[in-house]
Amino acid sequence: MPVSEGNPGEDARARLQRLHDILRSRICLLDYPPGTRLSEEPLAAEFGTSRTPLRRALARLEDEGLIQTQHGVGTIVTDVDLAEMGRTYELRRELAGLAGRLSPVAVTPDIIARAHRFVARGRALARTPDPREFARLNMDFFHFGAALTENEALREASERLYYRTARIWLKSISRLDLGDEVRIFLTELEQTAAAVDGHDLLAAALIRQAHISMCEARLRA
Amino acid sequence: MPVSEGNPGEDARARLQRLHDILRSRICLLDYPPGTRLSEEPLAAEFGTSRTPLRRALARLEDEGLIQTQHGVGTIVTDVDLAEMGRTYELRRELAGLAGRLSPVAVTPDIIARAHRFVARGRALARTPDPREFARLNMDFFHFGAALTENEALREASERLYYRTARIWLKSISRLDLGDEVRIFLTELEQTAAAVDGHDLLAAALIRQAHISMCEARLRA
DNA sequence: TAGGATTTGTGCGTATGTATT
DNA sequence: TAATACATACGCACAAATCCT
Repeated sequence: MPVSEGNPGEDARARLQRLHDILRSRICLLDYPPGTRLSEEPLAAEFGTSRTPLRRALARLEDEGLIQTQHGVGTIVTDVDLAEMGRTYELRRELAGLAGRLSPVAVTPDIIARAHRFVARGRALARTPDPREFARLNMDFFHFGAALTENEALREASERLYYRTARIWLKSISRLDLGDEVRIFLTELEQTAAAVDGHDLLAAALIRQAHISMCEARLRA
Repeated sequence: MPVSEGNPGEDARARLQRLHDILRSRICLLDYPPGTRLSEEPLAAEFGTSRTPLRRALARLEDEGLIQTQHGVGTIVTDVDLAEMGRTYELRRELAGLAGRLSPVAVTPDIIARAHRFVARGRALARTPDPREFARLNMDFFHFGAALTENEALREASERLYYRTARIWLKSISRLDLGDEVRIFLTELEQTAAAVDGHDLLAAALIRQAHISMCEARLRA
């Protein structure tokens, strides 16, 4: 997925969003594993800008805790220690539950269709497990879940927390059994689709809450 | 509180934090009411820096939703519409409750002393009500409450939400009866101090939760 | 220990967008 | 409609900090 050229006619805000999202994805898919040094000049060259707009994107990533810059040293992708991860997972779990109670959206045929498409993607993944594809599906499914509440503040907070811990999860996948994890995740997708079929977003939220809790327990082991 | 000169020997990170916190306070204490245009050059001059570090602070404030910059127009302090405020308050209420359940700190004599100092400040305020002093006390008390959980992610999320809605509250104070509001707040301070006396941070969190809920109802009226 | 190489931080001139006359 | 004023966005050159030899 080369991004070597700029996007002519692109607004400054849109470009910031684009650079930020691309870099965040790379960090959370472990293209840039924790400890990686990101250099401003090469990145700016890749995106076809000068350092200034790139630094604006890095600034946001630093405020989100994904990188850390140090004068004279460089920009380093952060790691997350186990204790902080536990606290963050706790909060993620609670926020997932809130999504079912605070301003759930009306369930439309489109939402139901999307839920079933996730099941299809999960089944395909179960046939040929792949860590990166797993991570991508997990990320897409997170965004699907976030879209089930109309509470924008809740969505924003959940997203911040998700991206704060996503790479820890992917890093640990290699320690766990990939096939098992895929099967467990497929179960979550199927349960969620069933809940959405019944227009029951509270149930969908509780399912997610339960799986976040169990996932954190497996990571801790 | 003039901040007209730089702070020699200050780290870049420390300065960013300082500029950000000062500007955030001014926005939330309505020194810069919604709609105010902040100009980079005068602000940079006031803080004794060039525009570059100042813009770094403005970038963070924009990511937090407190200001909005538009190329060729200026940097404008945002307002919050009633609908968004309701959603944000809902979430703040829930997070306040979580603070009592997720990793509450151990209650120390220092914490108890601080709780009672808030009661004293509240009583002083009740004798001579003043909107700005009220807002300042409210802000300080928020930080006290946030410090009652060890869950850093929870603290961070709560802080973001607090500063997102704080100015709406202060703006509405003029519509409400200042004396009434001060008395209600004093009650919250006293109840909280009693809960802290009993080492019961769950109770303290529930009290806060209840008051956030009631405050939002009064604002909506 | 010293000095050079490398990296991020800063300051400023200019480009670009917007509103007003 | 065009011109002018003024704001933020950008790019570059240089300063400052750190690391390695």
